[in-house]
Amino acid sequence: MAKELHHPTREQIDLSAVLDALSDPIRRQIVARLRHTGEEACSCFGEFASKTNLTYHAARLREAGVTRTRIDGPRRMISLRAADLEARFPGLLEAIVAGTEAETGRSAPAQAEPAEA
Amino acid sequence: MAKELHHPTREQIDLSAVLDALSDPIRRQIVARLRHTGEEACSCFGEFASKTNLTYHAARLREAGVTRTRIDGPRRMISLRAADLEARFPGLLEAIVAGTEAETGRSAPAQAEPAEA
DNA sequence: CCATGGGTTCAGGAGTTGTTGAACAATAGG
DNA sequence: CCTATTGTTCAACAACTCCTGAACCCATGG
Repeated sequence: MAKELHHPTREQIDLSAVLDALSDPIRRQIVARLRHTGEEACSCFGEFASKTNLTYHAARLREAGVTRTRIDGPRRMISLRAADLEARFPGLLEAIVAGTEAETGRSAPAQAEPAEA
Repeated sequence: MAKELHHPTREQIDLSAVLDALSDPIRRQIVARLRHTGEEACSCFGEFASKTNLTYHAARLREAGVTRTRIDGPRRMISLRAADLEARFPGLLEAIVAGTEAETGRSAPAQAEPAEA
């Protein structure tokens, strides 16, 4: 398992891949949370999807260049490549995270939409 | 053909749908061009895809709330819903258009990255 | 040694996407 | 009327997406 995981370089990060990766609500939730926590293990996102599925989504984010995955013993620690994304597509990550938090309620887990007009 | 085309209201615009719509390079090129020209007919994008295909992509953009389609005689005039997008997801459209132009070279067809500061 | 917690890999399935060609519809001009 | 321009609808297709269960690997700790 000590295989090196593939990550695109900063220059290789492709806009289509990033938008595709972030068009999925589950992946966007993961990203939004990493924004606050900095780094987390895969297992911390068990609320969003099954273990198998999480591997899939994590790979999707990693291959798009959105996250970096570091191997730490038996765990995979995931973090945001915020600086790389900001350098390549300024303002993009922030706009998407803000939009995600606005839609999901930002801190409330349920949908407590205050019924906007 | 004088059917009314469906457009989501500003509040109905969904982030997943927008990102999904803009994850396609063809649709992003259309959007990037509308950014400069304001309003154009479907046929003006014939360089990007076939007629049939253009109908598909235009519908995708429209249904996501990214563009508005106005019927003008035999033509369909497409324009960006920039204000609606900006109100809903501030900075998003600008970041994506900028990234698109950086990748496509904005005027050069090939990849001649002049390494702007 | 065996078990456990943390992740992966594989095969498969239901659904979606991007694309095409053929046929059609609607508006406008001779 | 006939024709051209502009765009739609439909059926089909290969490829991909998201998700699942079963099996597996790998590091640690009794």
